[in-house]
This record gives sequence, structure tokens and C-alpha cells, in this order.
Amino acid sequence: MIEEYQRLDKRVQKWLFNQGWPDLREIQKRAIAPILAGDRDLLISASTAAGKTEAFFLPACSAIAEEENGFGILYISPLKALINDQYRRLESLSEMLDMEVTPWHGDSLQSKKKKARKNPSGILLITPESLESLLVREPGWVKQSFASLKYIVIDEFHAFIGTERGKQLLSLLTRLEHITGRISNPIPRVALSATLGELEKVPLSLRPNKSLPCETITSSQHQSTIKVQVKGYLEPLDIMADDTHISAEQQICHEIFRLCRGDSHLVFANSRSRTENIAAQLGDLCEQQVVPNEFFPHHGSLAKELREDLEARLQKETLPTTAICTMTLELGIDIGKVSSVIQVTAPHSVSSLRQRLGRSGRRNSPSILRMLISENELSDKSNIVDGLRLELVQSLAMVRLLIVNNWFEPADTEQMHLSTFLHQILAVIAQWGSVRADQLYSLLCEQGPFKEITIQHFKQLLSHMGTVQLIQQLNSGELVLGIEGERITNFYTFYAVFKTPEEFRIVAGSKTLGTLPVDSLILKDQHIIFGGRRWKVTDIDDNKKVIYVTSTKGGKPPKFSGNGMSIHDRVRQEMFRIYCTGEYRIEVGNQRIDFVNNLGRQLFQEGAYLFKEADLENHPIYQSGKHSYIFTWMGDKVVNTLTVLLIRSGFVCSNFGGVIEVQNSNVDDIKNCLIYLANTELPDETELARTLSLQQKLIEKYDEYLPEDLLTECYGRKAFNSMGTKQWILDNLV
DNA sequence: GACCTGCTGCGGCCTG
Repeated sequence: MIEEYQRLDKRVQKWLFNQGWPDLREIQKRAIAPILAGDRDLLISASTAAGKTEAFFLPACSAIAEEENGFGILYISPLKALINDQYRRLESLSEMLDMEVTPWHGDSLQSKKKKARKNPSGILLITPESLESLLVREPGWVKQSFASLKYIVIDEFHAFIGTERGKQLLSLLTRLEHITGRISNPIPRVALSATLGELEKVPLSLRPNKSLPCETITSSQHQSTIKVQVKGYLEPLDIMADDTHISAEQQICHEIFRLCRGDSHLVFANSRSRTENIAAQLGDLCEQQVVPNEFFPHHGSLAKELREDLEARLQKETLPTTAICTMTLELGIDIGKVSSVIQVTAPHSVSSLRQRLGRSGRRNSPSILRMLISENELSDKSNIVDGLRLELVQSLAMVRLLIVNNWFEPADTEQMHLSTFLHQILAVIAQWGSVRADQLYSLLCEQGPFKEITIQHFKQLLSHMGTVQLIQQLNSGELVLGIEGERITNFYTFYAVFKTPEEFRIVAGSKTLGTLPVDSLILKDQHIIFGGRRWKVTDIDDNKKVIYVTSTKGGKPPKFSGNGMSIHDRVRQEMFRIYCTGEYRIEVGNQRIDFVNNLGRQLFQEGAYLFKEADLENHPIYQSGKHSYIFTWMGDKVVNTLTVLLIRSGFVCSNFGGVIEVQNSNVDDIKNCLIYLANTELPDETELARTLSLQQKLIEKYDEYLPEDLLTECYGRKAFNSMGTKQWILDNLV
């Protein structure tokens, strides 16, 4: 490997020597040859802090060190904060090479942009949105300054796969290759990513037209020790004021206080409002015990300054600090390792549980995960859904899938992303001024990433875009922007493809605490919790979109908006397996390790007993009083399909947590109805989506401009599965 | 009964 090291630029070698590193890491050595070759794509997949960034930049900077004109490396990041981090980290290396590094995003300095605009060279660090804005507004400059581009590197690539933003990014890269005349001689793409499931599928997500081969480098995983405990809590039927029946959440807060005080931890509470609630209660406990508060909330609606203060406090490691957080602390930001991770309520996916677990485990100590799960105390009026202890069993299933099967949800790469496709049509027309339809199709769908769009879809979409004046066709046949298209593309909000709700700022005195989506009801004089503290609303300014508050006692966290969640088939099937066998423990050698505390175990046994008593293993429909419940143990597509089929047949039903409740019905009626449907032609996904109102189908940013037929087809594909449902009925009810 | 990310150009105000 000595030879590999010597292939780096002499000044890079000198920089390495100055760092005092004993040796290059394995992935860093292995990346040198393929990057210097410059004739292939590269996927570097390794856990955080494995040195992925250096693995790319050391050889890539060596390769462009002699290049004087134009950018040599284009670095793309999903976060502005990461660009700032990376800029600092590249400072000394670029100084050694006398190489320019330009951070380019919405908040970076105009002076730096000006300088790079005049004299582009070295490394450009940018977000997809800023790159979009450059292509649309300054295509001539882009063509010149990227003429000798050698590498495109994408950081946190896993965050892009299967998303609207990821689709936009791939389209941007194709457009960049097109504008620089590099379609037939593509610019190598390097993806840096956390460890991914289904690694063999990733190269296609990096370059859908396969015009360059892709090599993959993964770090040899060192197995670390993991300690897991699941604890059960009981939510009392009556919560008394006398403290004998305190709520499950209060019990959980006491436990967090006991476990976390004196060291640093992360508590993931799944929603912003629960995050706020728990942070406030822990703050109260500190006050009651007259000790300094070391519990603080962290989520996306909190003001940047408040978040950064907490991040800095975690990083410094001088004061014990526990963050009660949402996924904002799951990945990306460098906060160092914490002593343990606590999960309150079941996580939404195994892959996010895995990321969270990875945040704990300091040098030479194990990763520690605790899951604190509450279930309702039962009465004779209780619903079977409560009795089964579904949330607890879901948590157990997820722990098993993660630890025993080493499985987590792969990204969904099958979606059409029509809203982003429409966005890219507008962006390309805005960039070129005018374009022929066949050029558009070739660029976006054949060379670019929109492989799922057929000519038929494309024609239908273009014609509708003409009707709503997004575009118009000239006599020559060329497409140009219409009035509405001009309006949208000329406003700065155009560059991002994802949707964000309008928000109110929350202001205390002269300080902004954060933001709230406008759809939550906030009234004057109401008491709220925000930023882990209690406030009273003094005034609301509808025009300026500001809520004024003052400090006070008491209050509830504001309601944040949100959609339902979707659980993968495999998680539900693991739950079913656990119920059927009554066994959740993990086998290690000849032993079975129990990772659940006494109350949790008791709750599990209640659920498993009810499952047996109702014989859900053999009878998926269960009648209780006037209502019936369908347990499919399948993912949401099948559950949604069954629900809509029954609604179309006149039943009143709803689903929650994968269980369908059918009101005023009995088992035989439901069974007969579904078997009858399965024996005839089941309506297809598009037909099922027609049952829903237009409003329910408007989800992504530009959905409102899509023809309803196309939107319905797209929605149907996302939400339903007719064949799978037919099979489920035949397998389980006949 | 969920979470997160990003974008412009310019006018006005403040500080050194």
C-alpha cells in the first residue's frame, strides 16, 4: 500500500505528514487508485467518522492540483451546515495546495460568491437548490466554469436515494453533463454514504443511464457490542392528582431523569410536541430538586441559534447534556458520541432506529439503547387493539430485525416523482429559453433519471401544462414558459422541489424561539410549551406571521401538523411471528437473552394471550361487540386497499396502526364481501385512487399542476396493491 | 396518529 500513498501529490503527502496520522485508513488507501483513474463512478459506504471525506479529497485534490481554470471538484451536500463544516475541514489542505474552496449556499457570503464568479477554480461546495439556481439563472457562466470539471462528489448520498430531492439532484447532474458537452464522456460521480441496505442497487441510483461503471468500497465492519433494554409502562385509566396514578409519560420522565443526569445522552421522542413536553417536564424536575438544568429540546422548528447552542454544548463534552430530540440529531451534524440513546415510543422504522443507536458507544464502551414503551391500562370496555399491546410488540420486532436479522428498510426507488418531473420541465425551459419536446424527453427521461415516465405520460403532462399556462408552444413547435410558468420560475422558492408549510415565528421579547406551522390553532392568552419552556401568547400578528409570547407557568405543547406513518411489511410479519410463537428473546449460542423488564414482559404476555384467545393466527377477522377488526400483518398498501374496497362496498371503516376497524359489521359479511370481490376482477390501483377526493391526493409541491388522471395513477401506485390484496384474501379468508 | 432539508435580490437598519 506504500505505492498508493506515493501516488498522491507531494504537497498532499506533506499535509498528511503534518497531521501526524499514523497511517491512512483502509478505505482511504483503497479509494486512491479508482479516483485517480478518473474513468468510473465510486460508492464509498462506511459508518460515520470512518474518514470517507478524506478518502475522496486526498486523491481528488491530487488529481486537480495543477488545474488553474474552472472548478475541478463539485461537492454536493444536503445540508448547509455540512458545507460549512466541510469548508473548515478543507482549510489547511487547500492552503497547502494553494487551491480555492468556495462554499456556495443561501447563507454563504456574497463576497465569496463574487470572487468565485469572477475567477472559478478549485473546489465548489454547494446544495442541490443553489446548483439549480445557477443552471436556471447563469447557464452561460456554468458552461464555462465547469468546462474542466473532473469530479462530482455527493455527501450523505443515502439521504437522497428514493426522495424527490434525490431525483432533482440526478436530473441536475445530467443537465450539467449536457451543458458542458460531457454526455458521452461523463464526469465521474463519487457517492459518500452511511452503510446502506441492498448495496448492489445503489449504483443505479447514482447513475440511472449506466454510462459509466461503478466501483464500491465498503469498510470492513468491526462488530461493536450493543446493549438493549425494552421497558414497559402503564398509562393509568384515571390519572389522579394525588400522585398515586401518575401518567406513563411522567413515569418515563422520572426514569429519564434518573438514568441521564450527570452524563450526556440522546432521547428520541418521535414528535416535536412530545419532545417539547418531555423537555419541559425534565426542566421542572431539575427545578424541583434545585439542580442546574441539563435537559434541552432539539427539533426542526426550533430557532437555529437555540439548536446550535445545544449542539456546541454536546460537542464540548464539559457539561453533562441530554438532548430530547427528533431526527435532527439522527445524522449529519457532528456532535460526538453520547453515553446512551433512549427511544420513547416505538421508532418509525428499523433504519432510523439503527442510525440512532449508532450515536451512542464511546471509545471502548458498548452502544446502549433503551426503549421506554407505554401501554394503556385495560378495563372491560377496552378495545382488542389496546389489549394486543401492539406498540410494545412492534418495538420488540424492530429490535429483533435490527440485531438478529441485521435488516433495515431499503429506500423506495419505484416512485414516479411527477411533481419533481414537472419542476424539471420548467427548469430546463427556464434555463434554455425554449426547447423542443423531443429534446426534453431525451434529456430528462432517456439520459436523465425519469425512467418511469412513458411517452404517453409525457404527452399528457405537456398538454395539461399548456392548459394551465405553465408552458406554451410557438409556431415553430418549440416550448417556452407560459404566464404561470414565468411567475413560478421567477420567484426564489422555485429552486427547492420539496413542500414546506407556511409558518409563524414565535417571538419572546426580541428573541425568535422558532416556528410553528400555520395550520395549528393558537389563540391569544393560550399557554404553550416551546423550546422546553412555558409561555403565554400575548399577541398574534397575522400579516407578519408572528406569535408574541411571554414567559409563564403551565401550558401544553402546541400541535404540530403531520401525516400518517407507514410501516414495512417485514416489520408486521415479524410482529405476527412473535405473537404466534410467543417468543421475542434473542438467541445467543444456546441461550435466549431476555431484554425486556418485568412490567414489559407482563404486558407482552397479556398481548400474546389475547392473540391466542382470539385465534388471530388462523382467523384474521375478529368481532368485538358491534364492530369487527381485520388484522392483515401486512404493510400499508394491502391495508389501504382492503379499507378502500370495503368502503366502496358500503362499509364504514378506518385503519390505524395496520388494523382495520369495520363499524357495525360481522365477520361473515366482511368475509363474503371480500371473497366475492377476489373472485371477480378487483379494481386496479388507479381505479381505487379515484375513490379519494382530489384534495387527498395533493401531496407534493407541484401536484396541483398535474392532470388529475396522471395524479390519480401516480397516487394509486404509491398507496395500493390490488394483486397483493387479492392474494391475501385468497390465502387467508378462503 | 412523523420527521427533515432549501431558495433571491434588494432595501433598510445597525455597528465600527
